[in-house]
Amino acid sequence: MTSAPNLAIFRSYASKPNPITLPPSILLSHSETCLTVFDAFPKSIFHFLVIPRIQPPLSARHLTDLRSLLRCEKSTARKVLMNLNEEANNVKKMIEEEMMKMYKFKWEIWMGFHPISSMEHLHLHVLSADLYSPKMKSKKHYNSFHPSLGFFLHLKDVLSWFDAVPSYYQRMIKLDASQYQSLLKDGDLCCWQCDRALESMPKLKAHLQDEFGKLTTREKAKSERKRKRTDVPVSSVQAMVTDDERPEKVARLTPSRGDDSSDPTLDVDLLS
Amino acid sequence: MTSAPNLAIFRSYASKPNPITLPPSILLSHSETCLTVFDAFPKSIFHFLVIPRIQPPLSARHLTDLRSLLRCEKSTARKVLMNLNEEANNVKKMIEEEMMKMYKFKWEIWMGFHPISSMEHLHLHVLSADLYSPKMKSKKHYNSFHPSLGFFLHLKDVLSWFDAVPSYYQRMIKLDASQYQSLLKDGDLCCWQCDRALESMPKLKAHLQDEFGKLTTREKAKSERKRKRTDVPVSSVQAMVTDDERPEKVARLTPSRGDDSSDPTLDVDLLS
DNA sequence: TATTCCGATAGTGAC
DNA sequence: GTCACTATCGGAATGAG
Repeated sequence: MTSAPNLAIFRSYASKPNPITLPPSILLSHSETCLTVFDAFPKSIFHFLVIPRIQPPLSARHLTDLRSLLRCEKSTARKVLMNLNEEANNVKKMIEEEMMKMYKFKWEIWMGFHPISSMEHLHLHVLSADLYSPKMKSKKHYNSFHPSLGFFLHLKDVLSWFDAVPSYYQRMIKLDASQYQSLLKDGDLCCWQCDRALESMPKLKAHLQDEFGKLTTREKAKSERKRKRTDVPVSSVQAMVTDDERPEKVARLTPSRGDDSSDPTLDVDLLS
Repeated sequence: MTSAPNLAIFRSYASKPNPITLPPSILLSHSETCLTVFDAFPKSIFHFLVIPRIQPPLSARHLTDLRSLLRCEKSTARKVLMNLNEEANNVKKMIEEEMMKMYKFKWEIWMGFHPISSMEHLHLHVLSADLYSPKMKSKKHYNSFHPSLGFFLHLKDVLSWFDAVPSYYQRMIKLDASQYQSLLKDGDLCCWQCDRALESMPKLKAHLQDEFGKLTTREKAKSERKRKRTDVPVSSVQAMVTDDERPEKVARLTPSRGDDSSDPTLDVDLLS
């Protein structure tokens, strides 16, 4: 049984007068102007979508996607992006707190848009920099989040267009679909960290798992050195906490387990 | 573990001074000039390969495939084909006897060549006109045996080239590979009996099973009418024979069971 | 046009 | 560039005296 896709589901969220009516399994947080939902198919360990609420002076059609927003009056568009940025920064802080609770270290977080989307309402991706997830299945998935391929448009870059000369602004907001599409299909599968080309998705996923494993090893060594310097031992009680005993709150920001279970484990035990 | 392909295995059979050294699971019969083996991957209920033995004046390279044979001196080539034809007619009789034992009726038998082959020795396909087999898996398989698509070259047609005007003979024996290749890939999946196009191999296979079921139904009705006319009842003893009790000889010409078992059953019970 | 295995690719259906 | 399912297509390996 597959759940029915609803390409306008974000629009229905964005039009809710009271976002809190959304279940906590969908809604993470909201502000006057935005709401943040869990990505139903997270492509990283942490993956959220920040969505602009439908409010005057903008209607749903202005917020269909990034291109439609960027065709609005410039200061209006910028205001929407700034609101998304503010909410995304709050989400970033929540993720970083959770990273510390779950993994004992933080790593980078990306914020950005897809220039083309099947979902019919603008959404800003906020995701941890790992691309390590059971839901990462296709080349299209991967390349759409690769941080330097060109398809993933970092929010700070989009905002920088507004401060550039008008001709540059005009050129960038075109967002020609065909050029972006070719990025997803024609590009190789290159590790976003070491730039090595992988021959297939299974090999890429194994490599990403390996890279994340190395990250945890590095960070563990780093905190070990710090512990020795400061002579403050890690609490042995906290270190012994198991999955079963861990408070519910701890895993609240990470994907629920259970499906795609044959994929590589996303396990905190990589730390130990 | 996959069995090792040996693209020259037929050549090794063809060079044996005494074919009877081949195990009965491989060799069906032989003559002075030919031998007949079971097709290891039968694409019909009955499927054999008649192979010319390597004998003077021809060497292995003359018998690599149909094209190399047809580049030999014309009367020599014709002689090889006539020898294959004679052996194939004997095989046809054996199949028809087995059809009567197993199915209580006979159906058409095709004899023909593939203009392109991976196996490195000429082989004449002799197979029952059903294309109903668990080993029939791909479009390429199917179209290579479709009796009117053009890839399957009926022996009688090839022999007819020899009696045509020389210009026609010269044109036909070219056997241009690229043209024949496109037949397999570009053609639709059309039922060879009713010419209906099927959308996929699974649907084609279901249709072929249905067609064979209808054939058995027709033939059963026909023999029933005949029984009434002649008033000679079918032996109830023979009608009650089960798979377990059936003498070994009965199933000797049909594929062994056991692999590809999830495919549609090839069962005599279609008759009952 | 040997098979089989693996993986990428293409089309569809979902309400 | 929604997912998930089915099927097709495409390359590479296969063996080993």
